[in-house]
Amino acid sequence: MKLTTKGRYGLRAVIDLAMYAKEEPVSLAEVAERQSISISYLEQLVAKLKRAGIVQSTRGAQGGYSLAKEAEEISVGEILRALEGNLSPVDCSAVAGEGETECASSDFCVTKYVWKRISDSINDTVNGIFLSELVAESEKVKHKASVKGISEEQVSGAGC
Amino acid sequence: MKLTTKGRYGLRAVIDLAMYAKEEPVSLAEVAERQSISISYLEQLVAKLKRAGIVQSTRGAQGGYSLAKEAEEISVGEILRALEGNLSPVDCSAVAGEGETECASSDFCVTKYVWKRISDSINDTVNGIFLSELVAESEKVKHKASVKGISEEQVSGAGC
DNA sequence: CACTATCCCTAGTTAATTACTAGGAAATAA
DNA sequence: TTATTTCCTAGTAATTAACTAGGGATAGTG
Repeated sequence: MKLTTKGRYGLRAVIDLAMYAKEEPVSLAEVAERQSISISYLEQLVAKLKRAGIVQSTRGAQGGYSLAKEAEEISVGEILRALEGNLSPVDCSAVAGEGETECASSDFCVTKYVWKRISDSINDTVNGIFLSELVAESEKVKHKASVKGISEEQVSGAGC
Repeated sequence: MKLTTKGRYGLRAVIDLAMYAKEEPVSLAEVAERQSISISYLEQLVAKLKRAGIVQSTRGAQGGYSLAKEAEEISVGEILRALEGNLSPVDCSAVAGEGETECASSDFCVTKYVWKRISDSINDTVNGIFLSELVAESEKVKHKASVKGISEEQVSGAGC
């Protein structure tokens, strides 16, 4: 029941864009540096986010990425599903929905109720958290740290 | 964010015991047969359940396993944590609690709030489902199937 | 008492997945 | 035209999951 680095790094990357790509797009090199993630791995994560319509890109020199919509309109659920696939604890169409293999014996399956409730609770939770909240929290933490004389670098790069 | 076969098989095994080990202990060979799980793999799962105080064993011929307490007192949360370890989406003490490596930069970590909320929602959900409910559901399904002339074998062995 | 059915324990193996790295093509601002 | 960027695919190393194998300990049964 663990998220992979895709979800963990990817969410941090989106927060980074929300914080730093407000005016102009930010290059992945910059995000990678701040978040201590390799550029080429980050490229793959961001590609998923782009396909999902969460970020947009500008090619060429001075290009980079920025959010494709307002931070208030982007839920953590969207982000994590783009990166991790569905957030269901099992691959079973009776639980996760389309695109999954249906158990042969789904009619008699009792555990599916358990998996469905877990799946729903995870999705409800992440659908109810918006990027804007994380950005606000991030600004707060950043401000507190700067008062204490802690470098912005150290704060921006923090994350599990 | 997927459960492993430990959690999936293990929960089915516990339900099986709840259904079939009411009077006398049931051997793993029997459970393995009904649930289509190899005996030796099942042994490892049941060992975890025993260590967690969920099932109890009787050694020797005519021995086997049965529940260590009433089905009403066993939550799905207990079972899954015994089999899978903590159900947190990340290994981070700020989220999952004891026994996990603390992030160096936990103070500035913003994503931990997300992981904590996911973790709590999963745990709250599974802590609120009790084995007795699954047994009741199972009995219902079994009854319905028998009316339709479907073999008990087919029903007991169902599961994602 | 021997036999057989059971739990109990550990180590090894294979397959799948994760977490990357590498390399180059296409686009675009300066 | 060149440097900087995104874009795309393939390959690889490390880790984890999902078992299999084998033997020891215990206890009821003939």
